Amino acid sequence: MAKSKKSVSRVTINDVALRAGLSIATVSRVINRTAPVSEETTKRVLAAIKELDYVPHQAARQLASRKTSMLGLILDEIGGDFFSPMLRGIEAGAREEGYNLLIATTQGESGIGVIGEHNTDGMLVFDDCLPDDELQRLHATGFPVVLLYRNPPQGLDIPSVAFENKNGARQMTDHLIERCGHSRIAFLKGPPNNEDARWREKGYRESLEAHGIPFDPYLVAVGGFDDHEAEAAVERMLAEGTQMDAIFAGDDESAIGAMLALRYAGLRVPEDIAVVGFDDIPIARHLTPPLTTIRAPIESTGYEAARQLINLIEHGSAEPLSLLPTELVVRESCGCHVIGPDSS
Amino acid sequence: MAKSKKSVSRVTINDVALRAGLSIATVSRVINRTAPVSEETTKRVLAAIKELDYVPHQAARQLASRKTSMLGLILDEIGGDFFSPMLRGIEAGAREEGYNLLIATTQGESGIGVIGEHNTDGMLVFDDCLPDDELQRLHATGFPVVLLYRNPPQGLDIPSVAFENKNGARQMTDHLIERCGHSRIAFLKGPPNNEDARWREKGYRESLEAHGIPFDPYLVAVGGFDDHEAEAAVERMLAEGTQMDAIFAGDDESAIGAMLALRYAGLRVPEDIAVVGFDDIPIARHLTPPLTTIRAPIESTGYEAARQLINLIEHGSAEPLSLLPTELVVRESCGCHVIGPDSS
DNA sequence: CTGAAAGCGCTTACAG
DNA sequence: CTGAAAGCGCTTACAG
Repeated sequence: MAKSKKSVSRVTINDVALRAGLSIATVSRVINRTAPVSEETTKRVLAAIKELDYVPHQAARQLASRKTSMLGLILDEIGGDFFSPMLRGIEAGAREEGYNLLIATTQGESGIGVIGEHNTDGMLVFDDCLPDDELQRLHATGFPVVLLYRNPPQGLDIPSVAFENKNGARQMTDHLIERCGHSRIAFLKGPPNNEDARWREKGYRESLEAHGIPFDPYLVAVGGFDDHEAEAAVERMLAEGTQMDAIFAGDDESAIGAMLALRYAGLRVPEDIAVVGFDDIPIARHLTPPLTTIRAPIESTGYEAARQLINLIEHGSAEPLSLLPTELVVRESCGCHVIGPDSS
Repeated sequence: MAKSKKSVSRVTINDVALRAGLSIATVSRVINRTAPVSEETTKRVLAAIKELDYVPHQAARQLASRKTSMLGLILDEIGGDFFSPMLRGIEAGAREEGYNLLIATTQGESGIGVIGEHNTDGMLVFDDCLPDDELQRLHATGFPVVLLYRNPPQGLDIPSVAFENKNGARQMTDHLIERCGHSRIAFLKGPPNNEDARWREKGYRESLEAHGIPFDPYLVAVGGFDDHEAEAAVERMLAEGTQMDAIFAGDDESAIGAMLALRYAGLRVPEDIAVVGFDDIPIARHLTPPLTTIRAPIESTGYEAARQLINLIEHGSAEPLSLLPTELVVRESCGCHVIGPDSS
């Protein structure tokens, strides 16, 4: 076992003041630029800080200033295709403004507990990892909260950040119709109570309507944002003899399932039936054929959420709803492959 | 813009003491179970806490107890296939012992800065995101540090946690020889100065030797842990007429490149040449054919690192080197597919 | 078992 | 521009 000697007494603001021959108040002022200090004095303080290798103790600072400079992120669990890019965005947004990040997972348990007023200045709530009533209680406290990928419970004016699900689906359907020349486009819905799913379907319908294509309920099935469920759904449609020239899967996972069902049925993608998805998960480009999909701006959304939360903390206000734009990524599965920077 | 009212005065340990008709010392004692308190008193305190919805302020606690209960994680950037599982493991290990996690990215910049003695009790250093001399300085302070996937600079007894690169490669090569019946096994090395790469090659060689297969330098090329580089390398070997019945790619990325090169050359995997990788990245199972590879215990490694760091913090000692075992995942690309729980 | 008091290392009115 | 002092909300010897 490797031994580690206990660190010796920490160097404090007092040591710096002593060394510089000044008061701790002055040292604090040059560190925080919180009041004018003469150039000469500033220099002496800075020199002392460097000589002593002084770093202000966070807890003391937090206690005295009543500010933690910490943002909390609460989510159900670490992992999934969303997590990394989202965290990267949040971290960037936080760091830019001098905030640190505290992460807590609920993991099925209902409680908040580990994150709150006692250790953060505000908190980001991902998806629906918190029941409405807890959110309500939290919001009632006046504690700054921003929602990520989740609509606020009705009546509560909690700022919310997400991306353009409806427009994205609209973009994709437009593409399928206008560029690929499809008109019998099946749609694989997400889970029944899923917000994203609803908006995506709405975008699909809007596009159809805008192009004068009548909505056909036989072309819609539940893919459940799940490859197996989607596979079964497509199998069923095929068995029922549904005519279609393209399948717009509600997300990439279900697109994978759809492609599998088609392959088993001896159908080629995209020659016989095109398949497209939504999200642009990492493996989308590695599928055979590479999947045309809608890129969700996950990282930017995280970044924006951090910014909104910081606004709320520092100025008491934030945009009620921020919706970031999506991007169409044309690869091969839609049958009209165009070479371009987006395609890789 | 949504407005948020400032939170009213926080409820403190004082309020609890007042309400319970006791001293704050006693309240502190029941909260921390740090000294015996009569049952009756305990009940009163607990009741007061619940009634007032009291949560101890972390900063005050940290300041008074000289303990932050925070672990720092420093890495170059958020993302990649390692990040999520590693973080999940670390977070679990930290949470179990009542620690929170602070994450900081270096992003090319050399400094530590945001994480240190001033806001954490110890720190996990991922890979080589910190130059040797900074590590040395840190360690000299006596500040608890544990290395993740990185050997300590020579002479420094900094605990290190990683997984069994050599044994993993050995396992895989054994499998290729014993189960799949291959003997002319090419090896795609990682980058020249990469620790992991070196150990994996060592494992490959050991297996060869153990099976009495002479080492053939023509069968070894640099794949660089990169798909493009690996693709080029395999192309070259093919062009040179190198005879081989399997390619052991140093990691899954290079396995992807190898498979691509083979496909372009009109060779079938695994019928003509088997291809296997190392790491078991998420897309490995989605490749065509699904990739046989070595599963790296990323999550457990993160968990173990957190545990070691906490040991170091609380007891002043930790294992100098923890190496977690890998697992062989047989899928189809090695040509001897076996049905089993590991294969999905 | 319980309390009074010092102290953790800062920030921030309040004076000057 | 600078300093003395109070106070942030806890923990922990020290007494009793």
